Amino acid sequence: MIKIALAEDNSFLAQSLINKLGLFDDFKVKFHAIDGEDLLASLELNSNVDVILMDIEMPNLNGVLATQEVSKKYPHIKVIMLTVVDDEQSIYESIKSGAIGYLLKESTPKEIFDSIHEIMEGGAPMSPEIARKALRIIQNPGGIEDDQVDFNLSKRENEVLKQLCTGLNYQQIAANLIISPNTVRTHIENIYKKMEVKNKAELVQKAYKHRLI
Amino acid sequence: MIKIALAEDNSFLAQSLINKLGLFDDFKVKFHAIDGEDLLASLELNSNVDVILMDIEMPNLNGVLATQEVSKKYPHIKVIMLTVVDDEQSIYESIKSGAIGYLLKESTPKEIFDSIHEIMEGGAPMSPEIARKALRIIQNPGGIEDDQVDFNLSKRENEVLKQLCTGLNYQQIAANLIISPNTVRTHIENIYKKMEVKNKAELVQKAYKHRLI
DNA sequence: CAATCAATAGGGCAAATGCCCCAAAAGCTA
DNA sequence: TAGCTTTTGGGGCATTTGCCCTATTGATTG
Repeated sequence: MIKIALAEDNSFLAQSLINKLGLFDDFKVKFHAIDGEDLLASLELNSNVDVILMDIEMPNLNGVLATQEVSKKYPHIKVIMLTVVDDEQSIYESIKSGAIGYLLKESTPKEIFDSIHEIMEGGAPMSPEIARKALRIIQNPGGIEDDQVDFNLSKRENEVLKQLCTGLNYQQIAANLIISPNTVRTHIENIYKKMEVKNKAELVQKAYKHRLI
Repeated sequence: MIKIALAEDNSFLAQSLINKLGLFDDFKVKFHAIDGEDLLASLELNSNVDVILMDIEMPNLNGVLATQEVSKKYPHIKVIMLTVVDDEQSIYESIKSGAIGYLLKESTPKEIFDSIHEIMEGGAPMSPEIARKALRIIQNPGGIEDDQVDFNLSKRENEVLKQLCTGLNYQQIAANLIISPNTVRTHIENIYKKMEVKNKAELVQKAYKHRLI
């Protein structure tokens, strides 16, 4: 039984989707959120969900931002973005935010069925055209303007970052850079603030994603 | 003028490719290497090349290993892999090694022309079918066989790894997977042993390097 | 010259981590 | 069935981390 949540502000479209999903025995719609905030609140209560069908345009918190939150906080949940248009910008934003599927709202029940099963088996359901665009985006982050985020790290902070990412602890980094562990700690705190992370794992991940190392 | 190098052991196919490329004015074939080693030797003398069309199967040093070397030593050079088959394993290996394009050997001159121009403009030329597979590979590394074999992580351990890499702590991971924090701790200890690391930062780094996430 | 920033360093403290120990249920397999 | 792995769960404990706080020195820069 695949547990599905729905985030869609248009109640007509939501009901249509629920009806389509209801045609299949192995789908269970756990809940239906009316916007991004509602979705996050609902997940806070119960995050035992496999797949979220997420409208890209919603009031309060849109699909892209909501997906960001979901994939950060509940990485086990797979997000399929719902949209009426398949423009490159939307695809780009969706993929960046962590969505792994992309469906047009007028999809047939069978297409939805296939997509959800594909995603549960580890696939990335999207049309070949969208896949092509997505791949280009993923493989060529240099071509995307806002991916080249500058965190404004100082020279020393970059050195500390590099060492931190190899798994060294404060003492070892201090020894390598011939400074005090307390200084290392200060540097790391500043790096955390600049890069908006709050622990090592997140930092290393972000550093790799943005090709800082 | 786009500078192209060719790495292809089959002289008949090589000549065919050179002929196809010769149809276009803005392509200049700088040299033709007969295997991976020959390619690296040639690049040692002259690395002023924009694109390498690389056969995936070559004696001495195959296309995947040669691409690894090239993208490590000459990151400005873009590699397009040539193949007769488009099996998932080949695509996976190519992407891992740093190739950003993937062409079937029977491609028409126009397809080759388009691909080379696309790669020069920052695209990732490949057929939609290949793009789909590649995307699945990139976005869902857990689905790739030999990644799991690498460190022999179990299914559950892979799930924990994924969550850990996003920066979640034991409690949050436990909540997401609906298990006890103690179990999460046990899993992580086992992952550490299997992957031969001793803290989160090292783990995240290794996971990224081996494209486990 | 004053202001800002980078780099240095320290204290305190709660929380998280890493590393031992152990054990049991479930599942597969030879 | 016996033996293996996986998944689950727990206790204890030293160390590390993350996050507050303050503070000095030197360089840059308007």
